[in-house]
Amino acid sequence: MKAIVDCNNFYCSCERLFKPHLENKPVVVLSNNDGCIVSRSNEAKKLGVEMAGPYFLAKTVVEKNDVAVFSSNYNLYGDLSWRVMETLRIMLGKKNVEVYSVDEAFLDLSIFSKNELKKIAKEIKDTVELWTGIKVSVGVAPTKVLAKVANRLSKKQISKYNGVMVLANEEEINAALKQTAIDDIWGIGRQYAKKLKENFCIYDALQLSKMSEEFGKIHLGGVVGSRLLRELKGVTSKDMEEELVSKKMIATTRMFGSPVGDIDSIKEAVATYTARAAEKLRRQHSAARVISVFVVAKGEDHNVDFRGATHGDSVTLPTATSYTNELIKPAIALADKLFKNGTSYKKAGVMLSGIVPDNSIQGNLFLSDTKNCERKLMDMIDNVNFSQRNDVLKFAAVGTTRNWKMQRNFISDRYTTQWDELFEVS
DNA sequence: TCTGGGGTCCTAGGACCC
DNA sequence: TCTGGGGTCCTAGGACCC
Repeated sequence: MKAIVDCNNFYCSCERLFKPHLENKPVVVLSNNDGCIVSRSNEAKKLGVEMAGPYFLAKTVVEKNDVAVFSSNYNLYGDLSWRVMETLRIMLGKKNVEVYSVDEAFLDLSIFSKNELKKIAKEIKDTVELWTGIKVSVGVAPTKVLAKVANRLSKKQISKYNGVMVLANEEEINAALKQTAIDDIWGIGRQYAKKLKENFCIYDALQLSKMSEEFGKIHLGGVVGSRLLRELKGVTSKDMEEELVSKKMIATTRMFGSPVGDIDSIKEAVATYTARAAEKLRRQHSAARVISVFVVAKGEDHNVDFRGATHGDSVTLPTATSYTNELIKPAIALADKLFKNGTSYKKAGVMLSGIVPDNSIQGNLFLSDTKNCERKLMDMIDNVNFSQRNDVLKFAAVGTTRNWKMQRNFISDRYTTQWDELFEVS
């Protein structure tokens, strides 16, 4: 049996932890640049504040109801996330915990017998809440997809299940599937939901679970779909995954605080994002061979996700590297190439791919020993910046003006990771 | 004029997730 | 007027190889 532990309204809960007077009050957290709403407390949901909706559309409701608003504070959320995950690892052993996202983890509970599950799930929930102050919901079922179904219902009917739901037999599973709309299944997004409803008159998870694997394969994205069907039928098809698999793509992209029309600022932004991406690369001990840069012009057509059409290009380097200076040069050249005079831009991004472990970089006979010195330099920069948490050391290309910097008008303190912002009790 | 039967690698794009 | 920032997997199709 598997479980999924999910932190309730995670970012909002993090903010509330240090502002207890916001308990039972509506709270929202905004995305970078204060653009969208990415987390809502239950009270805010009840007011009709939409998830992932643009903040400016919700502003009236927010102001009228005195909703507390925060810019996202990833230092704080990252640290509290680590505490939650560490609690789970202590309770169940490292190898039985798969961290799925900042606020979710799958657990392998196969060591427990079926009649212990409810008790265990409750214990997990209570311990996490006691040790970290973050409220969680726990769903338990034979497969990951079914555990997600259980988790969702445990939250939806909180007064009945109190945040813990176990689906141990067919009867319980079918009852849960029946209460789950097709759109709410993990793995069914907008496109597939529409297709299932319009073409096949399938509206709930129970109906879908009765379809064949073949149906999934044909209509829901090939092997991905057949796996989903199997999981719904209670047959494990998504296994627990090992942790610390290195990423195959690393991206740093941002909207600008306000539109940018000069090439120097664009170059600074691209250099900054490159430096950040290179840091992520070194943190997982990798090197990248391909670097891509893209920009989005202001006023350009939006796609359905409002993410904008991009103009991008990439270069493949002679050898994979993780050195910031070697990545910044081609990145800036790409930015130069993409930039059109007279256009103003609202967003830019850098992506690194062709990623390999940095101890197995294809050797190049013509490279000198100075490489080793550079590695040491990078380590040193990373160490200083990490310990200071504030980019004390930077490359010149990154610039110092940052007039393109994003907006963060409602940021809270980094209560747990920054000495001068520690939470104080008087 | 006729034109095999395998492979591999890479890229672009579409779907999904939080 | 103002709409995030990451990631994943899979498939199809083209280039190229023997």
